[in-house]
Amino acid sequence: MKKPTISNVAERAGVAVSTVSRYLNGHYVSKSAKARIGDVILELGYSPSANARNLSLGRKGCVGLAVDSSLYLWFTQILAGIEEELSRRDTSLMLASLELEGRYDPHIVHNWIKQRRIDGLIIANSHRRERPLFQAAIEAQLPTVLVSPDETSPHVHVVRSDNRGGGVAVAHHLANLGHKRVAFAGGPVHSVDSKHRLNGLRDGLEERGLHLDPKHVAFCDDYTPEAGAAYATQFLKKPSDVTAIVFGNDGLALGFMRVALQRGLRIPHDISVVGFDNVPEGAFVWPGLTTVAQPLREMGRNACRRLFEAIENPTGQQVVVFPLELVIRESTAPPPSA
Amino acid sequence: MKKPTISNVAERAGVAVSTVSRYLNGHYVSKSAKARIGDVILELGYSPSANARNLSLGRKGCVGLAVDSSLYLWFTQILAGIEEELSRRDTSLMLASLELEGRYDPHIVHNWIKQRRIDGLIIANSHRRERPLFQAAIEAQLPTVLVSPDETSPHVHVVRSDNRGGGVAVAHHLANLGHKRVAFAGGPVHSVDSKHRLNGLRDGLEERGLHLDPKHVAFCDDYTPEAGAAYATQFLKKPSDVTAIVFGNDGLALGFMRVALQRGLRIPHDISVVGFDNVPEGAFVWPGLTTVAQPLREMGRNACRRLFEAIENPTGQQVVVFPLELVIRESTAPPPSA
DNA sequence: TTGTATGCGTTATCAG
DNA sequence: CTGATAACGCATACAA
Repeated sequence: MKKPTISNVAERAGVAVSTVSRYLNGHYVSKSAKARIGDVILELGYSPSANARNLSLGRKGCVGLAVDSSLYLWFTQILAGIEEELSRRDTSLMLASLELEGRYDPHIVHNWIKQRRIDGLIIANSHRRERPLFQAAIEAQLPTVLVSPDETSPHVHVVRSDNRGGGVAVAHHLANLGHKRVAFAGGPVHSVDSKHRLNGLRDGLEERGLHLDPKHVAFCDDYTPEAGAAYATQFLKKPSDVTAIVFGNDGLALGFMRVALQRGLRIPHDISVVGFDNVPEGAFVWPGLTTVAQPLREMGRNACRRLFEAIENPTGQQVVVFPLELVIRESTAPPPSA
Repeated sequence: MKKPTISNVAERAGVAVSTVSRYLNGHYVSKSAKARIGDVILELGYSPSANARNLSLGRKGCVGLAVDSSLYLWFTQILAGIEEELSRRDTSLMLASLELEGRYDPHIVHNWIKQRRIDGLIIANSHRRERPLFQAAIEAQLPTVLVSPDETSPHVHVVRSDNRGGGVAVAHHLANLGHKRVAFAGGPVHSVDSKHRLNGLRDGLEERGLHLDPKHVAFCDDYTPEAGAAYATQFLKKPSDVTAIVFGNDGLALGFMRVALQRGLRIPHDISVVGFDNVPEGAFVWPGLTTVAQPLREMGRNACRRLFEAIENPTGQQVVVFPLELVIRESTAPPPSA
């Protein structure tokens, strides 16, 4: 009833286990032995134990993926990219959320590292609080790649996107539409992504002779729709002359839109809204959300490929920056005055 | 530079490896030895290799989670529940999507089973095509639990929700509002979930003396917003007298709403819309989507707990059915005539 | 080309 | 209470 092992196969085929092992790994085996072993394997329905194989090989056969919360909208896209790349290799994916049930708890990932359960680690969207995590990884000589990190280290690889360029693109888009007074509502103040996006937006506006009033710059508690909704109620309390709002990500923008529409604001007629990331949800709400697309899937694949390179051939830090692309939908239009 | 092993610890502490092993597993060790070993472990920064441990124990230390696509809206909630439950145990989660890059390919999960990489398997939202998968699992004596499956088998555990009851609740809600002519647009025809929801809806309406016209029952290609949008364009082509549409899930409903709003239809003024699942997105669109909530997180946790019970103590099939709860938001209101 | 012996890092059995 | 020693299932020098 128990699963057959390599020695069962060897015995039944009348050869040594090492011969079967060679057969399995494509080394030299005589024609005749090859045939016999193949038959027995089929007959017994044998297939090697990944665990034992990895132990012997000194590898783990797994890479780890850590993320703040697997519920984050943009994460699923990154995940899909990683899965695609992984499906071609003999390596499995272990997943862990750092924040479950409301509290931050990285113990699972720390265990991965300490118990050497993984050959490499990907941290998606890592923040300052993840620093001890990748420090532990570095110390354990565990190849690591960070996706869109707030902080980094010379010993880890990084995959990020050209947030500043994206901000510039948004600025030009809005300027082309005729907007003069735009606002920015980012994620948490310490978020580097938001900072870069804001910088790009500001610079892009300046290029067009426009000025981003510091009074019109705000930061939300986090990147969730709820935070965007909170910003909206705040924003709508007092009359404002801004004609467009750029948000730090799509989640915030969507949260804002809900509340704004609920209060009777017309988007984009009364006010234009722009997000970042191009999560799928932005495409199936009405009005569709104009946003800046990160090639999330491709970034996930790249992170994974880079990780394998680092595993096979440890080397210095590499940083790859992906270009962003403006996706124009229905949430932006010329300002009311125009 | 290499990580310390148990024998390094034993040597340095002047004891046998077996003593260290006992120490690690909480078996009897003398005070003095305990102290010495503890010191050495700290000093060396030792921690046991999960891989070797599992090999020796004959377990894998991993459970597998397979899903059609990790991009599905409702899946992230299930995942969160599973992760919560798993974080309390010394077991990791391996994840795989069955459908990547547009084509169905379960080879990863089959490999998990054949290579005995996992102690148990959870298949989320399994369809007919997943049957070979859990058949393989059954054959390999691998404890398996299915979440909201279309098909099942007496050898696997099942976690599902009371879809029929949810349908009845929707029917009563709409009847209370005064709707007479409602339509139903489900997922794929073979989806058991949709079938049960439809049955509940029909029965619930009958209870109130209302009739669900077969002409007003349709099935979409899949459960995506795109399919909902396609249904909407079809639906809007010709004038209709239905005052409420119930969709097989939230994705379809959201897709419909986008197109309907785009075409100038007012929701819920002109037509009421109801979904199923209560995905987060339904709460942050405007109008908010009235839906039937599955306790997805709790279902995920339960699936995980059930899996561990099955691993520790293999037994016959168990089916647990979760109650559904109507979540009323802004997409439903009395019909125009009222 | 094939078999023997040894190692991978732990746990468990069984004497002492 | 503790220390050898045999598993766990496979890979790989090395010798034949």
